[in-house]
Parts: sequence; structure tokens; C-alpha cells
Amino acid sequence: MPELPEVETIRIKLKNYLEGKRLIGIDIKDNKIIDGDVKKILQHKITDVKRFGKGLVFQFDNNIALATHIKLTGQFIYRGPENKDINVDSKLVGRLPSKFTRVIFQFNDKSTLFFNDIRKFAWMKIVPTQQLNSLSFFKQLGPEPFKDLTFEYFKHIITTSNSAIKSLIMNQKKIAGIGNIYANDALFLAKIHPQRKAKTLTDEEIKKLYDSIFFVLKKGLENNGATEMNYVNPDGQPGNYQKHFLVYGKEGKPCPVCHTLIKKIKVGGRGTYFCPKCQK
DNA sequence: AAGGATACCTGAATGC
DNA sequence: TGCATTCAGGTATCCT
Repeated sequence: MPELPEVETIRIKLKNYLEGKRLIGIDIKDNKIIDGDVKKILQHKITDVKRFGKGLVFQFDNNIALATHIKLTGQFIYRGPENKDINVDSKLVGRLPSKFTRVIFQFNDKSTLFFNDIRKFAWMKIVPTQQLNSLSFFKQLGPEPFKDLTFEYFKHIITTSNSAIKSLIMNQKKIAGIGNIYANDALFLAKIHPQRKAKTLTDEEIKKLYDSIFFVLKKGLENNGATEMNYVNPDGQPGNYQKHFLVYGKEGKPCPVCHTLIKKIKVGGRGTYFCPKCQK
């Protein structure tokens, strides 16, 4: 669901909308979601919005950060100063604030940021910037595709792992940002069965998988992410990558390459789609 | 210590 | 119709 391409799409929009704005109010509808002292960010300006794997960080001008993870159903929706919803997808977002709105942020220019989360798995933490790396999620996060995920490292974690290859590439401690959708499609492109034990992959397969991961993540980014359940960008709009799924969600449909019917199994407790003919 | 199973939630889809 | 069950998937935590 929200994986690297979705969270990056959110980050770019939020940075564009919020950079330089001063937070003048926070309305917390669900105390469980937020941890830390809200007063530390009130009356301060947002100077940057960063992404680490599937995590987002709002940087404030006083060296305090608001770190967040939207998990499965979180939505950040921005409403401009004119106080109208512009093009918000009503099916995916509803009328704001909705019964799923957990936090409302108000800014000095009368713009508003809503945070919705149906399943309440998301978290927000207010910490000094220099302590971000001590938060367990960030501390344990593996290297980032498009930044420091080298082929050498990728090959190393694969050849030394006893996990199923799909579980390995979805493990945030090993690689940051890949979730169920992009893992399924990358393994299909690389023609690798998702249950293969990682260390059994050949050098050629490892190279193909490395390239395939970058290919599907780029495709996701170009399409502003995938709306499979309720992901929307800060304009309240869905992504388009779901129109380009290769095997994800396609149980019983023909393989895009050989037309064999796509199978669904469980790997590591997660729904897993693959072509039984193409993926060995 | 790595790796697997389970818990956290709630809406949608399915089963009877 | 309506009630119960299953499923969805990111990560923290527990268990082996």
C-alpha cells in the first residue's frame, strides 16, 4: 500500500505546500496517535519535509521534528487558505473532517492539513532532530533505493539470507521502502518465484531483481503511487500505478507475458501473486 | 540471532 | 436480511 513511491509522492506535495509555513494550531482527535510535546512545534515554521523509507519527517525551524508513519490507511490532506476542498476524491477521503480524521494542523496562512487514518496504525512522534536516528523505526532502517542501496550490498544480503526472497526484499531493516505491491511486481519482472530461498538465487537473478526493483519503483513514482485501498496524495487524489500492476491483485487473470493464470499464495503471511510458468 | 507468527484496527467482501 | 468470518498489509513484539 503506501510504499516508497506513495510516501515520496506525499512528501513532494507536502514540502511544496507547507515549507515556510508556521504551525499555529493542532487539534488532536485521537491522543493515541501522537507522542511527545506538541507545544514544541507550535508557533514554529516547517523548514523541510523528508522521507526515510516509508516514514515522513516534518522538520521545524527550532531543530524539532515531527516524525510520522502512515502505515496502511493514513492520509495527509491539504486544504489551502481559501478553505475549500479542491478536487478531493469523495469516495476515498469523504468530507473533512471525517470520522477518521485523527489530527488537524492549522497554519498561519489559514491553510489546514488533515490527517485521516481508518485503522489507527499510524504514529507521530515529536523529537529533537538529532534524536530522530534513535527512534527504533529509523535506527533499524536499511539502505534507501536511489540513494545508498548498492548492488554489492544487495547481493550480500541475498546470498546470506535464509528467508524467502519476497520476505527479504520487504524487510525494512534490510532495504527501505519496498512493500507488498512492488515486491510482487519486481519478482515477476525478474522471473523469480517469491518463495525461493534468498541464498539460492544465481548472480544473474540477483542482478535482474536489483534492476527490476528500481524499474517498478520508478514506474510507481511516475504514476504518483498506487491506489489499491485508500491511498491518496495531499490533494486527496488517487495514484495511477494500479493501472499498471503486472501480477499484484491479479489472481485468476492471465499473465501479461505468457497468459498462464496468475496464482495467489501466502508468503510470510502476506498475499502473494505470481505466474507459475514465468517465475521459477 | 535470525526468522516466523501474532497483535494492532476497522471496513469491505464473503459465507451461511 | 443479518450476523459471523475472513481478508487486506506495515511494523512492533513476542516466540522459537
